Amino acid sequence: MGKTHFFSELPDEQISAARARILEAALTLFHEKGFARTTVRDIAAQAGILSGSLFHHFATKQEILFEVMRLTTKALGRRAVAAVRDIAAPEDQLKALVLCELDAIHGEGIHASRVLVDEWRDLEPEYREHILAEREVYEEVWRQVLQGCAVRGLLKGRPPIVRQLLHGALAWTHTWFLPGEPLSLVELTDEVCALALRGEIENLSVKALT
Amino acid sequence: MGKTHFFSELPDEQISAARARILEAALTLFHEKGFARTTVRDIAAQAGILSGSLFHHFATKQEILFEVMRLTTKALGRRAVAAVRDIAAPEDQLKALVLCELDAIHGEGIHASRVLVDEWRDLEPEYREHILAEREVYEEVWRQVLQGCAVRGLLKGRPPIVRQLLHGALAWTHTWFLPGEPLSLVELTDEVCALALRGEIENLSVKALT
DNA sequence: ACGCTACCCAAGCAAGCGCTTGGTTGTCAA
DNA sequence: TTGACAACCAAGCGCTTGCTTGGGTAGCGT
Repeated sequence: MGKTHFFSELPDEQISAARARILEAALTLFHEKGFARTTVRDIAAQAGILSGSLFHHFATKQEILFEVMRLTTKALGRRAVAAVRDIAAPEDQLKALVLCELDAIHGEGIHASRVLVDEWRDLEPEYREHILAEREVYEEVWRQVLQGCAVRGLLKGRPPIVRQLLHGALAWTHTWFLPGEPLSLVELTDEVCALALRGEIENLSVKALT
Repeated sequence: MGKTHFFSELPDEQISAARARILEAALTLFHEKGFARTTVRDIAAQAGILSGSLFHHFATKQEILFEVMRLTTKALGRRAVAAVRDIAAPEDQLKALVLCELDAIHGEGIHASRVLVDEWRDLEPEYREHILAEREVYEEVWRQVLQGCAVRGLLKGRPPIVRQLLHGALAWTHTWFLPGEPLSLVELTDEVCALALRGEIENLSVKALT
């Protein structure tokens, strides 16, 4: 029985088994040590092959980083779209989105979104454009949801600024938050939304993730 | 006329001119490229010497990183203490603290606090303890101020959680915020405090920084 | 004038890096 | 059985890295 990894969320991508093993290994190591401190020998060992064999699947180490980021970004976009699709009220959509982003940070199998932040500086400029374009799917969902909250007067601030502040706050949780000690992911979601939204909010049901 | 750098905020530290030049160079480069991608030759060149000469002032490259982080952390602690010292109302203290942290990120001469976040993973474990201890000065100020807000019912959440969420939100501003386009640092401070504090808040005077 | 010390340069070492090369193996269609 | 092809290994090349070594020199107090 193989581990479930997030590449399986992208059935439209044709990824060979070997390629998937390498990407999975790279994602894990980049998350632990960062791109610069991870050697191609590390990645190969984690994938169960020798370092030279890596280059039958990827031209350069940079290309591995790029592919990890591209697939991660794509998967995140899909999750965000799915998270809000069947929800009507903007404030409930916001809750679902926050939970979606927190799950991408703390959920199983995806150390992903942290890598997108930490290793951005190590991604060579010519690759960044493509990632940014892919990222737009995700950001567009955020824009629409926050705009929906704003027009109903629910938001405590201008949408673009709230988005950036929330993004920072959520990304940083990876350094201090452990699900269940003492808060669950859903409870943390409520806490975050309480900051962003005007006045007191009741506990609303949120579309369950996974 | 020499550039003003933040080491001059720590008169109790005995730092030779050469040492200061090296630390200044290292801080700049770590901020631009990160610790791993910065070579000792880069640091030496920026400081106007050859790479071998570095090691008359520091035993290892790690020690340079450590010293940069230590001095930065110490200076930040002093700033925080000074920022709230002459302010009575907790909500005003919070504003001053937020502005203090934002200034440490976006102000002149100090690309400092970002280095403390980005390069933490590259600091070897035996050094981390010392930095964390030094960091306590800064965090204690935050704890007291947020507690002060909380007992008056001003805070929209539990103090420790609000602290972490704010810290993430503020640190992230370095990726998107440019002072004056269109918000000033003070306006951004108001926006941030509006999220953390209950209800609407009026514009309060904040102790000017620098 | 003298020696001491702090500072720096020129040169280079050992190790580790990303990546290449040439050849071996397993698989499967013809 | 054979040929083709993808996957992989064993070995190592060329380069960069952090750091060392040995020696030179300017500025100091005495």
